[in-house]
Amino acid sequence: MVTIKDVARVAGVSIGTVSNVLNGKESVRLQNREKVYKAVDQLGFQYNMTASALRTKTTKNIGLIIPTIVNPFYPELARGVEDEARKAGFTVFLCNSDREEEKERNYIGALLSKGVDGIILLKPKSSQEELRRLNSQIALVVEDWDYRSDQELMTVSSDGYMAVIQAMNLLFQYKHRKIAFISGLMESPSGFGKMRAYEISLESRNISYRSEYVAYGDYSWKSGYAVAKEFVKLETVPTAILAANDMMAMGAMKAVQSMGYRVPADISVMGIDGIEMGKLCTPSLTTVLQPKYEVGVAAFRLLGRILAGEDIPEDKRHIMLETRIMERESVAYADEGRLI
Amino acid sequence: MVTIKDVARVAGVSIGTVSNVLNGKESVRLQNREKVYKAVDQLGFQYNMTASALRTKTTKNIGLIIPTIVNPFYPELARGVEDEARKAGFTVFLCNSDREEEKERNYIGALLSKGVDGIILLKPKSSQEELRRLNSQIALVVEDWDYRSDQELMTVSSDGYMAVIQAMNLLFQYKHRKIAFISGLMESPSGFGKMRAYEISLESRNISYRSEYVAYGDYSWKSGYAVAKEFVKLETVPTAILAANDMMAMGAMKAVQSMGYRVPADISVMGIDGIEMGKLCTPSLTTVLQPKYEVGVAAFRLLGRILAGEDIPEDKRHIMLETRIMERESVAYADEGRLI
DNA sequence: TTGTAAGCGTTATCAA
DNA sequence: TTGATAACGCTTACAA
Repeated sequence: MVTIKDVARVAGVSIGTVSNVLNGKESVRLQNREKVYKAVDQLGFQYNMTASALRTKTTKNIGLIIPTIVNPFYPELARGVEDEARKAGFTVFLCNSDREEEKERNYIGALLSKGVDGIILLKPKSSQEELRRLNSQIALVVEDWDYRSDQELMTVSSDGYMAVIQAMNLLFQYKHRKIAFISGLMESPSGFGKMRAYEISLESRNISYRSEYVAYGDYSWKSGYAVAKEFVKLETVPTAILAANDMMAMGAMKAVQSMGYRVPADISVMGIDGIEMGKLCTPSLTTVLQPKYEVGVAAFRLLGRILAGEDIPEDKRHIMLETRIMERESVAYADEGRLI
Repeated sequence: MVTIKDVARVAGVSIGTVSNVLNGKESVRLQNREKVYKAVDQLGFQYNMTASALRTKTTKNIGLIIPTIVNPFYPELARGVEDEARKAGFTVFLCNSDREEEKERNYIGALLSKGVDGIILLKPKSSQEELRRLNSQIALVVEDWDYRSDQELMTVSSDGYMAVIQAMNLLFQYKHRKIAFISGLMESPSGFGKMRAYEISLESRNISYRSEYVAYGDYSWKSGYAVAKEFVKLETVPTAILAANDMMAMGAMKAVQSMGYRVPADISVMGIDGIEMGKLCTPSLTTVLQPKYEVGVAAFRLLGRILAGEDIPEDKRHIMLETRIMERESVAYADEGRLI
């Protein structure tokens, strides 16, 4: 293995000088700088970050823990993290927790052992207690976490509550009043927030809440499919179905169609996320765009600032990104050509 | 920072003993073993893999370079790699090359610097020359690479050639003879193989090749969309469209529908890949299942064996996984209720 | 079975 | 501006 020692020998300078050149320090005479580069080329020297990491205690690696890779939402978000990380010279370990607390914990331990400089944790399953402890030993940014419960934690989210408000407003605009809701898991702030927003929206229009119009899925399209079938079997069939994410919405759309109803002529279906795939179903899915990629970018930027030693003022510790309606084809007026 | 030195002090043993305990060496007396574990707990000791890596020259990290995260094909494959890697105690750096040679090269360099033990490279853009050199300095497994050009390289693939043969046979079975083909990029063995298989299939049925029935996409649904529109504008509209991957097929389906034709009643559309999303379009996409996850698993297993120092015999260096037809709703008989 | 000490490839301090 | 040298936290002979 070629080390800076070899480079130093060949270049005829000290290893300190080589190290300085490699780290872009200004203090090296041009002449020596060139000698070093020449030797590097000549020897095919490969810089060893492991050694550097041991000495400097920084690996330029970060860990990114995502709940699942099955929902394209997370790869898109991960992409934002990765792109931004690369710009800053960081490499990312991508880990799937499968929404399991145990796996999440294991990965955190592994990442800590690997000496990552920071961790970005999406939709954490760990307890507040654990996260707080983790936060005290490593730079941490958490997504979809209720920052009001812990001001210390750095958080990034897109506004699930507002997303549902926007979605409901669109549905109201299209004259829907019988709106069913496929909620996600009641384990995250966004899960709760969306549910709450659904209730509030109904209230604001004086529409009474019907428990048979609410069901819970696990964010998979299959759960959306199963649950939507039940909605359609109801005595008073809803005229619109809103799902907490696009995957469930697409499942619901399939279910509605499989039961012989048309989307959106008979039943409108709407999702939340704005994944690319929503454009490919028929009809294409009307949804609320969550800035996934941007959440990833923001998460890394925040982490980067922590790593740079910046003290983030209280009011900058919690980033919330806006969502916006993305109207496509799956929502139509409630009273248009209805079979029901 | 708590080191094994501290653990040794607290446990009242030597650091060598601590190291042995931590590495599960049998040679330590039970009594000491327990003392060490107690001290580890008491001190909240975090094992430092960086130090270990420097000494042992193995990081238990691998790099996985994928062409894109936009096509769910690759996340699914990546998942196979990750799961299998985790079982073996490895962590994976996931990198997106965006199908750009430059980016791929950069990532390879970064991974090398990070001291990964091995690299899995999907759909490489690098030259054979470069890959050969890379292979000589690090454990390497390459996907979608023509192993006949270089027996040394370890390769894993799913059989694109056979996939198209199977797809064409299905279409023939459904009485199609006017079959258009959306080819992928002619840069990879699978790209070439699929094209070749299309030609051979036609030949075997004595159907003459029409150049206007062949177009090239870049694997994105948009390219499939654009290209399919041209097919539909042709004087003799094809009765079936086969795309080299599911994303393009789904785009093609959208295009066909947007031009007022029904799928599959007027035009059948078929893809290759078997991505989960194919179930969610309407009609659901008939396709050829490529064992993505299994390719990932196989790739890591092969890499793992190289890392374990096994000498892989020539005939085990090239793994090719079988594909199979996954019939869904987008292919029907050529002469059924046709408008054209 | 255990302890001691050299060394992995860098960085950083200090003196020159 | 440079060179020499002691760390960094672990593993691994080798000696005890």
